[in-house]
Amino acid sequence: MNKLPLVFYERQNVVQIAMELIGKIIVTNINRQVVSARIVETEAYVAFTDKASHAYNGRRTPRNEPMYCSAGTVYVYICYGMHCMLNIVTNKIDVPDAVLIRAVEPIKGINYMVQRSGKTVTDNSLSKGPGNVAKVLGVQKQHSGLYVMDDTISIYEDGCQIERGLIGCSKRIGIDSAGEDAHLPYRYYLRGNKYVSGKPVK
DNA sequence: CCGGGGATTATCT
DNA sequence: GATAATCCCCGGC
Repeated sequence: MNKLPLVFYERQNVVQIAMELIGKIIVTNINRQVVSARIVETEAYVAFTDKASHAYNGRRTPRNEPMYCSAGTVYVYICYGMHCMLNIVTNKIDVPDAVLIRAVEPIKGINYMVQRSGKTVTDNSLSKGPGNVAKVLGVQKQHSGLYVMDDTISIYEDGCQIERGLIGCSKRIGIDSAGEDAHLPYRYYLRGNKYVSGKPVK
């Protein structure tokens, strides 16, 4: 299993990168607990023009500073005061493109994930939804600014090629306040996967 | 099964 | 002081 090369993240089409991240493996090594999971749902946030992005119109604050760093930087922020969101920054320095990881399918270290989630039963709600993803992977605000080519949070490909027809596309979730940009088809997911958030596919 | 609303706090204005 | 890229529980059907 090989790490995705830096050039994967350095490309300029963040929407395509979001689609290609479906099926890849994310690995975290936090507090000496190694867990891995397959990415089954992502969303793209496009630099400057995207009203749903924290960096809309070039907005730059201490919180979103990692979005302006080089490709492969990890951006974590807190939403609704209690949930962490895990993003991977793409494109070149000073171009704040990012991909939000919305759902994963556990592979290794499921016992750690269950422990972190505080749940007593293992079901498909374990790692469904961006808040839960960060929670079970052990990712917190303090990890914002890390680099995906390092070993704390990293992404691999295992040669498993997802058929194009198995990748679904829709508008993004939970960003109704972004006006017309809320309808952009920037969300990608693995069709039929039970860990994908939102309503079941019709 | 589905929809409504409360929880809870970092961040920005 | 208002807002937010969410989650979970509960009540109704």
